Amino acid sequence: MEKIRGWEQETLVNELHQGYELTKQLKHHIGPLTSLESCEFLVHKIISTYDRALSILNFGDSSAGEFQQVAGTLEPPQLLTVGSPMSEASDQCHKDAYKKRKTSPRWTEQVRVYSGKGTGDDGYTWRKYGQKDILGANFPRAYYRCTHRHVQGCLATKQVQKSDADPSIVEITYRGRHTCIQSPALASSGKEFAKQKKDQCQPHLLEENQIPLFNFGTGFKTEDMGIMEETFPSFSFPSSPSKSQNVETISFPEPLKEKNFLGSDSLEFLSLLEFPNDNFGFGGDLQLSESDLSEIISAPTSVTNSPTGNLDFFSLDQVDFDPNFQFDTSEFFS
DNA sequence: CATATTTGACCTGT
DNA sequence: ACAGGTCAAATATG
Repeated sequence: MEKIRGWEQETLVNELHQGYELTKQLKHHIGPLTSLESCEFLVHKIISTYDRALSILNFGDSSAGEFQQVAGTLEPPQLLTVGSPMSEASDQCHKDAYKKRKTSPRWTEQVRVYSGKGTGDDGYTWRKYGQKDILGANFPRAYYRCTHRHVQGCLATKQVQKSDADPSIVEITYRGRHTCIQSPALASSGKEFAKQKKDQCQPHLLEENQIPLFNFGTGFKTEDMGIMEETFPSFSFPSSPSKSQNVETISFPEPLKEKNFLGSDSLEFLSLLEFPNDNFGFGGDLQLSESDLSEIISAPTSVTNSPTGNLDFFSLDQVDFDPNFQFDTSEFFS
């Protein structure tokens, strides 16, 4: 809309600038030492960048739901494109927490999973609360909510479902942001790390600079799902105005999701890939554009209460990764 | 014993 | 009425 005009403009510039930089990088990678993965990754990012820029131009709002990541931008074995429409508005006006909660921002990411382990380790602890057979889907959809839902009032939830097309791929749809503090201690120092059975969290993620969990980079897709109202239960959050909901899509190779080097969480790792250098400014913009930012901001106490899901965005700006990092790591793509 | 998962019932939006 | 999402009692796990 026009609510963030200035911001949009800035975003636009950032996007274009990013595209420019990425293209330059790509140029350098095109050569004898070229790494196919690197190039693909860059292309992927470039496309995403322009998609976002175009989305702003076309929709006046970076909601750009229509822009989907180009499939096959990256090798099939590694990355997949996403694009989950999603259409639900869970308004639970009963029992406890679901008073008048509208929909929350959602974003989907697809993860390739080998040996059916995973539901995706994303640095947070989840508790499964349901499973449903979905019409037309070959595999049931599992529902998870943040373990700290009741204790800290964290409303983050996620849905995990195997892909019909490729069972080795798991689609994870996140909804709502974490407002909880996922203490590293709670994660029992990487014990669960090994047993991904319950898709536990990796402490390091939080320890390190609050790397954005919701940092979508590789071709994410944003869809404006309309107004949504995030309610922060009982918490200290004064009020959480409404914002637009969105779906973000990420694609990345499962191998990355698992234990990879640095002992860092996969997503964290991804974030590094996504916004290696000066793209962070934009990275944030993405969120900002959507509502996420407003959401985050709308929760002042977040600073004290939930460093996890909130600060991460801001931390982006401070993080300064080595641009080359992504390329080194790109090897993991194959 | 505490906590997590399973699973059928229930609720809500379409 | 149907499909998706959530609840909550029963059950499993450590």
